[in-house]
This record gives sequence, C-alpha cells and structure tokens, in this order.
Amino acid sequence: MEDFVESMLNFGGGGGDESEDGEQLPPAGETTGYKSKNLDAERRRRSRLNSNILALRAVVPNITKMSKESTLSDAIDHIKKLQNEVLELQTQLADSPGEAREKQGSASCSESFAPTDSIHYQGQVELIPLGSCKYNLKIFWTKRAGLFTKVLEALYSNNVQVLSLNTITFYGYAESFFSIEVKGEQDAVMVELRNILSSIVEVPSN
Amino acid sequence: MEDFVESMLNFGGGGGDESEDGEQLPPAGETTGYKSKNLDAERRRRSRLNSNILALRAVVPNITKMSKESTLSDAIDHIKKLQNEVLELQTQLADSPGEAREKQGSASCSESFAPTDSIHYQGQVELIPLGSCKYNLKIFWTKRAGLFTKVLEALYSNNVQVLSLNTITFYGYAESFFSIEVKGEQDAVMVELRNILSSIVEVPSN
DNA sequence: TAGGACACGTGAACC
DNA sequence: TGGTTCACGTGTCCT
Repeated sequence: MEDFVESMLNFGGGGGDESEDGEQLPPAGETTGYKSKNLDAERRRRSRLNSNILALRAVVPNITKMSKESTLSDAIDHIKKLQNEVLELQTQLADSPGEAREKQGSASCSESFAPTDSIHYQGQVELIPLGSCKYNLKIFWTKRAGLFTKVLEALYSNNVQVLSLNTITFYGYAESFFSIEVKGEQDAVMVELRNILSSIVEVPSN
Repeated sequence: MEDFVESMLNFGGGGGDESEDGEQLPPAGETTGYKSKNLDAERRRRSRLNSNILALRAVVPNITKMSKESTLSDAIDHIKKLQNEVLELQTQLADSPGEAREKQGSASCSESFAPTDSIHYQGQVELIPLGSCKYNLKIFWTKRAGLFTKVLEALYSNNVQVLSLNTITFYGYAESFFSIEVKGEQDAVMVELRNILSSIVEVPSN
C-alpha cells in the first residue's frame, strides 16, 4: 500500500543514482551544508534492511499490521509456533513408550525452561510435558457414570484448554488421550491437576 | 562484544527524561534550533523496534553476525527451515499408513491448521435418540483451536451428562461420538442443543 | 489538533 | 586509513 515510496529511494536521477547533484562542498561557510561521508552507503544499508523486513513479511503467514514493529512481532510468534509444532510432531512421531525423551532433531529449545520434568506415571494418569504450554495427558479408567464429566470439569476449573482428544472404550474400560494446553504458570497447577485427576479416576471404595 | 550499547535502551535521564529545555518553538527563525515534536515518540519507537530485533535474535538459534541485517536474514532462513521441517514431519507422519499408525493407537493430532489449506468440510451434527433419556451424538468438524472446549461447554450448560466419548482425529479433521444422557424435559432442549452445536462446529465465514 | 510510522542525513564508533 | 554499522533528531506523510 504505502511502500511505493520506498522503491523510489534513488530519487531524482535514473540509474546512475548520486554523484551528479553538485558534489562540490562549500569549504568555509556552513550555510548551505552539503556534507556527508557515507550518505550513499547508509542509503544502501537502509534499503537492504527494508528489503529484509519485506522478505520477512512475505514468509510469515499472518501479518497483523503493515508496520515494521508488528512484522517483527508476528515473525517472532510465528517462529515460536513453528518450533512448538516441530517439537510436537517429533514427539508424536517417535513416541514409543520405552524411550521417547532423547529425540532432538534440530529445533533448539531456546527458552522452554523447565518443561523437562519427568514422566509422571501414577496408575491411571500420565502427564507428559511437551514444552511451551502443552502436555499430553493419558487417562485410563473403569467406566462409571458421570466420571468423564468430572474429569472435564477438573480440566476446566484449572484453565486447561483441550486441543484434541482421543478416547477408546472397550467393555467397561476407557482410555483417553488428551492434548492440552495450559496458560499461565504450570508447575504447581499441573501437579495439583494430576492429583485431582488421579483421585477422580481411581477406583473408589466399593 | 559490541552490543554493550544496546543494553542502554532505557534512554536519557532517569524517570522524567527531557521536556524542560524550552519547549516553545521559534516560529520563524531557525537559529537556535532545539525543536522537535515527536522526539520522544521516535525514541520509544526505535527502542521498541530494537527490542523486537533483540527478541528475534533470541528466538533464532544460529545467528551468524550481531547485526540487524543478518539477524533478519537468519530469521528468514530459520522460518523457511522450520516450515520445511514441519511439512516434512507431517508427510512423514501421514505417509506411514502401515506402521506408525497401528502401533500408535491413538496419539493426538497436532492442530496445525493453515499449512495446507485443503478443502474445508462443513461440520455436521447428528443427534439420535435412543430412548429413555439417552442419545447418541455424532459430531464431525475441522479442527480449530478451542473448538472442542466450546462443544463441551455447550453440553454442560445444557445439563448434558457425557456417558462415553470416542473421538478419532485425522489430519485436520475430527469426529466425535458422544453417548449422552439428559435429565429433565428434552424436546426443546435437544433441538436447541443441536443448533448450538451446529453453529459451533460449522466453518465460520471464509 | 495530536499522534504514529517512516525515510532521511549525519556524527560517532568499530573493524 | 576507508568501510560498515549504529543511534540520533528531524521533516513529512497519513491517519
């Protein structure tokens, strides 16, 4: 839209750009000051930098605003999203219950501190951190009326977003695989959540 | 090495910064030129932009040079690499129909909508009364973030008990089979519920 | 009228 | 010694 101006940065002369518009600098006076050492170099630098921002804007799918700042922000978000996606796909691809932790392709876990907790496995509830705010939650239970509702209510009351859910039921048993996302701080919440889910799912006192 | 300067981005004086040096602008002359309308705004803009570049540099793993231009270039390359990687992993995950599908059982699908804008199926809702207070509810949708949560919230707000639930997800689609139970009068509630679910599940405007 | 976004030219610092 | 990168203040265009 507006960047038609940017392409006109060699204003005035056609191809040969500068160096013809009176290069003689007045030595003594400072009134008509034509001075610069690196004027043209700086122009080219700016041009290159803008080209890069333009290219960055081209490679990021969802651009919110046509401004440099938001372009950079969107690019950052997009990179984070892609990194998480790669991580998720990798764990998904190599998810044999024996060993799945040592997979490390190329995505650097730049700032995903802490998610390398441990695999919590306590009976029927398994909670596997995937990095960022995502977890895989696996629950095995014996089917009882209203139990699934309780599980979901526990998730909601802890601000858990259910991204996807697969459940298989057979006879009186059910196993559910949640892919969940938790906003906000997670460490304490997830431990609490795991305990709640365990207490719900465990066979009561009958 | 050189970025010691960049850490000084809290510009100027301590809290109150400038604005005390004669704000009145000389209308005609230009001799004693301390003038600027948006000096501070421009400072903040530059600061924000630099912060974004810094953040971008933090999120990209392999930085070749500590310069704005190369930071942007590296970010672009990294995004392209990540996108290819995601694409490769996705096809890799989908291309193994014999092996990885079977042993996996039911791992969740990453809800990465958008990478391959395929045909969007219209979501559909099917509600089959089973007698007494029980129904079979079948929902087919194209996966979107937070959508499953909305479906469940709609069920709860209508006093629907979820007896069992089976879901299969494939690529960007999901189909869920609910076995539900509704206390109280059902005629009006179920029609209403079906409409709500349809509006949730249907592909929005685009 | 105020305000945001941008390109510009320039001095300075670093190889 | 140029070459290169950067921050700065300003004028201008566009809301």
